[in-house]
Amino acid sequence: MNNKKGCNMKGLLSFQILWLLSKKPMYGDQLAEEIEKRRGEKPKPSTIYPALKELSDNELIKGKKDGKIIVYSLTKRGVIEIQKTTEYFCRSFGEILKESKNM
Amino acid sequence: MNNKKGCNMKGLLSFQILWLLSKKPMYGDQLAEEIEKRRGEKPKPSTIYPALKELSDNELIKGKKDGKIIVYSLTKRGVIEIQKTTEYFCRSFGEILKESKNM
DNA sequence: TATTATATATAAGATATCCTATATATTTAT
DNA sequence: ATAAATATATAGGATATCTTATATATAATA
Repeated sequence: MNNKKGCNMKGLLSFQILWLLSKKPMYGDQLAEEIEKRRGEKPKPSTIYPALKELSDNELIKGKKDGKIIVYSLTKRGVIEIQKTTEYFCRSFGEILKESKNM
Repeated sequence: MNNKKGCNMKGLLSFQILWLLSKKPMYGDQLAEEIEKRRGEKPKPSTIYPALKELSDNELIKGKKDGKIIVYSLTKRGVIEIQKTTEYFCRSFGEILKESKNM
């Protein structure tokens, strides 16, 4: 039996949501599908909606209800935040991609 | 008062440790300093050592004691794991750096 | 109208990553 | 030898991100 785990890759969900919304306003399930394209796994509703609520509570995104869907986009604070966090992300992890072939 | 928080940027510590060790064997405090160069803040001992223990328990890294320091390097499993996780990382976040000026 | 599918939401639990604080062992300096 | 600095380690707590399971509201379909 193999009880050895691989390396944890959790994290940066809110950052990825913020980044995706900076490209195009989207609703929750649509965001989950965009994340699936990248990570290979679609976040569960119980992962994505609490994250959207947290970002919304912190006024980094705002939602506009349209029937059963809520379309989110960045607030002014969100625009500033995605600039700051993208810089931090590039400083922290940029070199890892720099050496990768498919860049 | 402003109770609004920014976007959380926690995560991928074990991945970053594994990546750094794939470049050069290092001991704990040395790793913390390398992470500080990138993230701007040096992880506390209580952050870095449990992470090293976890990676070690999962046989992704191995430590060699030399006096008071323990020099860590990747195991064979660790080498395979850093390849896999780097691919995942690039698929998940590569585009964010691709558009950044300083690449 | 009734059923099914879609989108959103919440509850309860696990774990990694952060914190402050404290402890121990080893090395270096006085 | 004693003190100070360095490196490692653990305890206890907070939060984001993940899980499975359940619930509710709206839209589309039979």
